[in-house]
Amino acid sequence: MDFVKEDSAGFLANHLARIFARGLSARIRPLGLTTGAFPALLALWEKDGQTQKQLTGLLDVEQATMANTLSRMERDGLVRRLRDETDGRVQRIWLTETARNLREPALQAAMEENRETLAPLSETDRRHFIRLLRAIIESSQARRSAEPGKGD
Amino acid sequence: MDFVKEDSAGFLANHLARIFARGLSARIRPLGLTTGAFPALLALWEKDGQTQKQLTGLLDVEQATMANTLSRMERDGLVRRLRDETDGRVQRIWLTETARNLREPALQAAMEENRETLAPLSETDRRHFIRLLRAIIESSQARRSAEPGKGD
DNA sequence: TATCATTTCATAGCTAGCTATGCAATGATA
DNA sequence: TATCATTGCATAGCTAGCTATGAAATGATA
Repeated sequence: MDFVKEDSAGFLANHLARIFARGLSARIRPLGLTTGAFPALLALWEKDGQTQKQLTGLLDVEQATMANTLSRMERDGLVRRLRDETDGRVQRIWLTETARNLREPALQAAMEENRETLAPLSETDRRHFIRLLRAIIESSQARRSAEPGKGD
Repeated sequence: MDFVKEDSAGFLANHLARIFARGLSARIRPLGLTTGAFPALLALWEKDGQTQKQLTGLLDVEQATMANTLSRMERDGLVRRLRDETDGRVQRIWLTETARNLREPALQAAMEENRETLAPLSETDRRHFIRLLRAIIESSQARRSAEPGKGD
């Protein structure tokens, strides 16, 4: 069977994700941040006080993954979890002062990592690459939410 | 600061890698395989009896990651580790009969996952996407191996 | 209103990645 | 040849993803 790993999008996507993760991790470690917290922070910087359920959907991770990530973030003083007043099941997530102050340097680090890693591509290729990534992901999510039991 | 996660290659690469991993994982679970073993199997199907060090380099993972992955694979009956005859430090990794027999169905599963996930793209875009992935990765590895202490 | 289903979250236990560290085998050298 | 540096690997302990399962709050209904 003719399978060449250098031609396998899955193989390459995994590799590229690890490259990005290593790079970003090194850049935000001095800030006391880890890669897992990053997507949650992005969502909360955008809109504070979201529910855990909302974050789970936005980040496209499993509920248990989100719960564990938020536990670590709480432990590290990045967020506080407060029960919703009208529904005792839902946890609302609130940024701490610390986390709010990390926004600028953290975004700076992420942008630098993106810029440096994509540097070998022309501006046109960079745009195209990102468009393709987005197209694949959106299509995949559409299929996923059409699956039985996964639709909202 | 204008940071949109849908425009962040790092963010998207992480997401796409998770999508591929979920898909492949589901496809190869019936075979008794996990995603972590896959790259090692690819390398060993290509050339059996490679050293742990060689595999570490080929897969671009840390030495400890490789050691742990191989431990699980040995536990699951996919490989055997035998000390090199002329150098007692090196472990040579040998596929079991089981692992050799899994080649065809495993590659089939990976190709199907790639095909299905990339289905929304045109053939031209697929080729381009893979070329861009490879270009970024290769350039990043070149920079990495140029770092002090990382060069062979 | 008592019961049952649903929703939301937490927890246990796994894989797969990472850094840091230790150990044994080998190689180099005084 | 005894000592010391290097090499290859294993182990400890962390993050971050996953599935499976349980528990508590809420909602629906007999």
